[in-house]
Amino acid sequence: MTTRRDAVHDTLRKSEGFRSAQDVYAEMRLHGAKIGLTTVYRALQALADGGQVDVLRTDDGESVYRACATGSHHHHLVCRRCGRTVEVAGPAVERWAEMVGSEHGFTEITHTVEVFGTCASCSAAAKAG
Amino acid sequence: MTTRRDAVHDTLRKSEGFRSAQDVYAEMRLHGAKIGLTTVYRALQALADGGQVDVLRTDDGESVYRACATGSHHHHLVCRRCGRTVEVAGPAVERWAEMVGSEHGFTEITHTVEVFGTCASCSAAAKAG
DNA sequence: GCCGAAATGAAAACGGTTGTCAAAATCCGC
DNA sequence: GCGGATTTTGACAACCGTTTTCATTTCGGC
Repeated sequence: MTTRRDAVHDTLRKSEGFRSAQDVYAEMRLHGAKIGLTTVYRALQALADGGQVDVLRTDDGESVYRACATGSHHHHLVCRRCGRTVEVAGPAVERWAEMVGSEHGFTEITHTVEVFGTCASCSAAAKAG
Repeated sequence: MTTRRDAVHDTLRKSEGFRSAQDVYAEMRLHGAKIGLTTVYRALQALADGGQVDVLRTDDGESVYRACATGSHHHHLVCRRCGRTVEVAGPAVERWAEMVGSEHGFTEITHTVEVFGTCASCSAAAKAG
């Protein structure tokens, strides 16, 4: 039965950025869904396993998820103030990762890249404040 | 007083790869050090703030630390089987991160890059097994 | 030695995540 | 449709790394 899993996926699709499991759970409850936190966690894990969602860890160790239309590989540029997220492709980085890996005899290379910064509006706000 | 902090730093230096806070704590106790877990955490945070140690999050949300000779920026190539770690420099990646950030109007750009793979001996072992 | 400030550490609190287990839903053969 | 096996669900508790609390200890200056 994937009804609940689909519901979780839908909720994630409606969201713009990354959402934590607890966020997703809270939102689903708000919309009247009868679902438990446990099931949300399980659904998210299943979706992540199946490559239907991106997962990443925030600096404080929370897992955040994001619906991902295609399985295409990309990275994220995240504003450290407002959390705004931009997807960025980095073929150069992909190649670099492969290269440094194979240079050292590593195989089956994967990599995680997260770029953090302060976005234009937030840095403007910071200067103003 | 940085006595404890130095002790933590020393312990980390004696270790080869990344160690968790609890690891460091356990090891220090083994060696007879009278130190509390709280202090280890505080020391590690202070060292990380000062750039004397690298910090990264494992996939299960644990923070791991590693003594870092210089404050120079580098990344890590980690074997997903044995945990062996190689420090790699990636000027190309640094420039790429800066570029994608500024392209989108972001400032104060930082980034995290971790490359995972299976190291030569582990992949050999896998084929053998 | 004495005082205030900073550091320390034991224990409790915290928070996200995972496990437990009984109840409910679903599937299957009939 | 029906009974039983199987899977899914979710409330709750356990878990675990981390952080906070707060009383105690230590340090620096006098």
